[in-house]
Amino acid sequence: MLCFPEIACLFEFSVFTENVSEEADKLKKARDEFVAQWGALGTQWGINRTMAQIHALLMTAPEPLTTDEVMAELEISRGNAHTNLKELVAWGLLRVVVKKGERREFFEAEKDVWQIFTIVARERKRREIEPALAILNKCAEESREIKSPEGRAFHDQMRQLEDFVGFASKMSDRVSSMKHGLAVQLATKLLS
Amino acid sequence: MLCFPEIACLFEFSVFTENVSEEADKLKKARDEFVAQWGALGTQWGINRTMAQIHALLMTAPEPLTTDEVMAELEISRGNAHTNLKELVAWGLLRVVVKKGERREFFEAEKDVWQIFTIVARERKRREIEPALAILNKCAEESREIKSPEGRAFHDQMRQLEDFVGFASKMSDRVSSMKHGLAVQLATKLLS
DNA sequence: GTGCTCTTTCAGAATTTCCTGAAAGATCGA
DNA sequence: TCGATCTTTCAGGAAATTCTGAAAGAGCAC
Repeated sequence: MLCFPEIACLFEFSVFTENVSEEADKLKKARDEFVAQWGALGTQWGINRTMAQIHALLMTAPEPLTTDEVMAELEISRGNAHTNLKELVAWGLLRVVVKKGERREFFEAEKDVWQIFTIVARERKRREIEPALAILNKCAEESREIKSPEGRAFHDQMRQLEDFVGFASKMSDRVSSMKHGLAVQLATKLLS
Repeated sequence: MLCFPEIACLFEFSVFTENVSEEADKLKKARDEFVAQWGALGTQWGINRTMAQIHALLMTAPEPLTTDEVMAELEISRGNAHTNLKELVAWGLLRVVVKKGERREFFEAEKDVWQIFTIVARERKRREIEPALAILNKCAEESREIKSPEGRAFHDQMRQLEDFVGFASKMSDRVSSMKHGLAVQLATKLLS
C-alpha cells in the first residue's frame, strides 16, 4: 500500500464517502418518517396534517427554511405552505427570521420541549377549556332559580362540571407558567 | 275571595301550573342549549358533534333513554344514534341498562365528573400520547448511530421529545388513577 | 316456522375540512 | 415608474368525515 499512496487514499476516501452518504441517507429516512408520522398524528390532535408536518420538519431542521424549501420538502402548494406557516407563527411555535441581504422570510421552530408544551397547553386551554367554562357558567346561571327536582339536578350537574373545568383551567395556567425545572421537580415528587 | 273559595282555588291553581310550565320551559331551554353548545365544542375536542350531543343529553337526563328517544330529541337518524351510542359505551362514558319486561336497551351516562375526567384522560392518552411515543422511540432508535452533527442534533431532539412525552404519559396514568379527593388535595396544594 | 320488535350494518349522500393554483398585493432597487 | 421577487388571498376542486335510510340480522313469543 505504501508503494501506491494515491490508491490507498482513493480507497479510504471512497469508504469514507460511502459511510457519510449512508449516514445521510439513514438520517433523511428517519427524518422523513418523523415528519410523515407526526403529520398523521396531528389529525388525532385536532390540528391539520400539513401544519403538523411543517412543525415536525422545522423542529428537526438545522437551519431556518424558506416557504419554497418547505413547499419542495413536503410537496405542497404555496398557498398551503404559506397559510400553515403563518398559523404556526400565530401559535408561537415558529419564529420568522430575516437575514440581511435577503428579501424572503425564513422560518425557525421553537425547539425547547417545555416551551412547546406550554404554548400548546395555553392554546388548548383557550380553544377547549375556556369556551366550555362559558357554556357551563351560562347554563348553571339560567337554571339557578328552577325549583323542580329535575331543575335542581340539572343545575347541580352544571355546577359540578363548571367547578371541575374551572379547576382544570387554573391548574393548566399554573403548570404552564412554571419554569421547566420546577415543573419537573413537582412532577417527580408526584411520580415517586 | 273567601266567598268563592273554588274560584280562588282555580286562580291559585292556574298560577301554580303556569309557574311549573314556565319553569319546565326554562329548564328545557337551558338543557337544549347545553346539548347544542356541548356538541359544537365536541368538534374542537376532536370528537364528533353527535357523540358530544348525545353525551350532553344523557349527562343531564333524569332517567336512562332509549335509542328512539335520543333520535327524537336530537332529530338524527337511527344509524347515527346507534353508532354514537355504542361508541360512547365503548369509551365507558355510557352504560347499557336493561329493564325487566323491556326488550329495548336504555342508556345511562356516567355523571361523576372525576370519573368522566379519568375516562377521557385515559382515552386521550391511548390515542394521542402512546402513538406519539412509539414514533419518537422509533426515530430516536434509527438515528442513534449517526455520527454527523445533523444526525446528533436530530437524535437529541427525538430523545428530548421522547423523554417529555413519556413523562407526560406517566403523569397522566398517575393522576387518573387517583381517587377524586386525593387529586383535589394535591391540586389544591399546587394552586396555593 | 311466522310475525313482531329491536339492533346492527353499510352504501351512497351530505357536509365539513383542507389544498391547489392562479391572481392580486406588497416591497424594493434601478 | 417599471420590473423583479416575495407574500397574501381566495374561488373552486379534492379529500375526509359524518349522516341517512334502508335492509339484514337477532332474539323472542306464539
